[in-house]
Amino acid sequence: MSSLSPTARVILGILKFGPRSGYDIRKVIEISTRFFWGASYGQIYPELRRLERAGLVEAEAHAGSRRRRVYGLTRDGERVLHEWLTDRESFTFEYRDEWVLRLFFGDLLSTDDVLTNIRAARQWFAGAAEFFRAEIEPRARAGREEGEFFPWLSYEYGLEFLEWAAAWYERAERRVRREARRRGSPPAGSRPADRPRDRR
Amino acid sequence: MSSLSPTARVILGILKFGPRSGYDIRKVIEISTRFFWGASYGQIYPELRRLERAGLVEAEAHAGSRRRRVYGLTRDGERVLHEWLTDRESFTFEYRDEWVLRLFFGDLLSTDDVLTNIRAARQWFAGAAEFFRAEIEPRARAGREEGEFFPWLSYEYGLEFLEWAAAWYERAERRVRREARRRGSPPAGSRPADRPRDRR
DNA sequence: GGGCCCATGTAAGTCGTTACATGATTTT
DNA sequence: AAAATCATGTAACGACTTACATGGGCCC
Repeated sequence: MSSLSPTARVILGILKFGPRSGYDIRKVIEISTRFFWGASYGQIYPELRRLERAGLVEAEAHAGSRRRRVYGLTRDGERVLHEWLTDRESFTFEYRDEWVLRLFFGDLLSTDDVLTNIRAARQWFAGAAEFFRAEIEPRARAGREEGEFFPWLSYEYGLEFLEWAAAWYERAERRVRREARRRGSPPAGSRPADRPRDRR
Repeated sequence: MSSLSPTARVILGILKFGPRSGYDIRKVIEISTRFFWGASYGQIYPELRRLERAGLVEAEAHAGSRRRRVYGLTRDGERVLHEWLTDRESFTFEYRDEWVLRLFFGDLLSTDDVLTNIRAARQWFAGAAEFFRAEIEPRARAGREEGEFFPWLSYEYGLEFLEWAAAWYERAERRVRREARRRGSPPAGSRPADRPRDRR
């Protein structure tokens, strides 16, 4: 029913682990969910106030002089979070990838330009995987040792996806080279790739 | 320089294959790029007018009585398209996946609920792969036989990704079961999963 | 004192989805 | 004649990014 906004879903989940300020939430997102579920401050602060008005979170009193609003889940917040986590209806899946879009238009480019793009894509994914190993893995591993199994598992999903993509582009490079040879050597004739047809 | 909007990138690429109306463009997107680069009509028509004002596309005269504006690339449009296709700066990559977000919060759920989610995810990816084989593959294959190699290649990227994800969730199911046994059987003690700690 | 991080927010602009509106033409 | 599809668009809303603004506290 209540249909949480995208940002609300990750906020409620994080708050279930314990009270947090908007700033804390942002920090947690930046080293964990942002790779598959981002949220920027521009969203976090207004969303926290909306959730407060809706009675799903509440600001707790806090000691200390520094300005700081620490939120915790209410009973309603816990209920709504659990409903969402076990909901079988909603399954946002969005994928937007400029490397694939450029690859899709590969027939409009020279083989060399396509190969340059493919190598750039492979390097980008390999670099992202490297970043994961260096920056995300230690934190996920630490959490795991304290009993949090699933952040670790989703870290592995991310890493293995990046490695899969890098390997895919490596294979693609070989395939494109082979295809270029196939088109380049045969007795000429029928080379539709130079000037794409006008087909409607 | 000109920094094309996301929707402009796919529009210019499609128009390079020949003049199209907004409606034609939408149809092409719906069976090809929408899986990695969507664009809805709400965007296509206004964007075409923006591109026309910018001098990158122009409406051609058309025969026939039906109202219809068919656009083609101008010289400038071709130049800007080629610049984007070989640009090494821009590389939008966005991934938002509610299955992974739910998995990330798996420590907040019972093992049964987590396993149900994992099975749902696997089935969703397997179903999507099935849809790809049935609906997208024939068209991509037909294009390939007419000399368009790269739409076919990006179709394969999509299909193989979906199959990879389905297989990943199959493995994840086994891993979660094993982890649950590991936690369930030992002499009790230290079971942090029931009530997540308050760690700040 | 200066620099950095903590901390909360606002504003502007872009982007995207969805639903609605309209009407012509083709197919059944 | 009715239904489906062709075809173009608008309006409203929701979501997201980025840059800006502000100020406190901590450490060197």
